[in-house]
Amino acid sequence: MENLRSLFQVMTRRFGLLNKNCCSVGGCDISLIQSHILYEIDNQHNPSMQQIADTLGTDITTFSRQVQSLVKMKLVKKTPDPADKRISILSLTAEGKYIAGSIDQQMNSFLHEVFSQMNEFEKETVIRSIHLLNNAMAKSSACCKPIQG
Amino acid sequence: MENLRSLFQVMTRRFGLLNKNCCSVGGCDISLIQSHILYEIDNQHNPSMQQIADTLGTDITTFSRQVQSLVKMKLVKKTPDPADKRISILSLTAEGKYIAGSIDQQMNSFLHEVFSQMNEFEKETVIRSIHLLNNAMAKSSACCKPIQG
DNA sequence: TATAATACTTGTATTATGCAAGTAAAATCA
DNA sequence: TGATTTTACTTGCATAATACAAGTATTATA
Repeated sequence: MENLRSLFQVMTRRFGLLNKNCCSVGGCDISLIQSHILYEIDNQHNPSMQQIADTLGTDITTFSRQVQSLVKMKLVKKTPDPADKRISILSLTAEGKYIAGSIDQQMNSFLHEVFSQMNEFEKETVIRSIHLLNNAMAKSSACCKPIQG
Repeated sequence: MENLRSLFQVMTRRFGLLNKNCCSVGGCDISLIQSHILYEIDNQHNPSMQQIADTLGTDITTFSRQVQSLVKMKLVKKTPDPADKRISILSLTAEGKYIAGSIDQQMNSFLHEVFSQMNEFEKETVIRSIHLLNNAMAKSSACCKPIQG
């Protein structure tokens, strides 16, 4: 088999750059990490701080501060869990949802442009392949243990 | 079409974590960015500073300092270009090559473990798909302009 | 030959990072 | 039940990463 790593290196770097350039919405500048946090809060069900930090592989102390700045920006809300007062449940504010949705749209339109280079069969194959990959990675013991979603 | 972004978000995050945990070689701690730099220097032909910085989407000033620390660690060598004295050509030292090779091996063995979850047909499909993706991204105007490789 | 452009480097300020050590609440143990 | 441990987070601190502005030196262009 050819060098798998270089194949993935190129792909993920490109996607990373796409992500990097994609994160300002109407004057509101969002960093790459912040956009990941918004994305995860939006996609998990009533997530705690620890859950999102684990998903993103970020130290909880760093994450705590990142959330603090997102709260200051009024994009994220922290609600104490009534059942366990140690836990803070994270959610997006209306503005946070708007920003997250807007980033999602931009990313999807970029991706659609990328996919427009392919024919229907290729598109389907590629999408199915990424699903396969994600499932395989989820099962692997070598990596990705703390990651859901 | 389903939400492409979330598909890619999950995949690249997983690969990113793999990469993140993959970068220490026998006491020598290499950061994620440093491993990317080593990789690119190894894979491009007599690259200049500017070339690698562009490939990685890093500001040249940040990159300059990153290279300085890699030179201090004796992993990278800077050679002035005889034809244009402004340019520094980057190359790996013997130790740099060893480290880069070792990271490559680790990443590849992780990836092989991931791929071992699939049958032969699936493997081939996935690899072909990533090639397709990389080519499509390379052609896209939306992103990836400064990127080669 | 003067001017502009390129390839870097350095100064500085801001932000991101994570370890250590703290608090408060919940779970476990004895 | 009361003592100990574990969990979920926060804050202090030191270090590293980041990029803009301004610098130097070299090459290209007018």
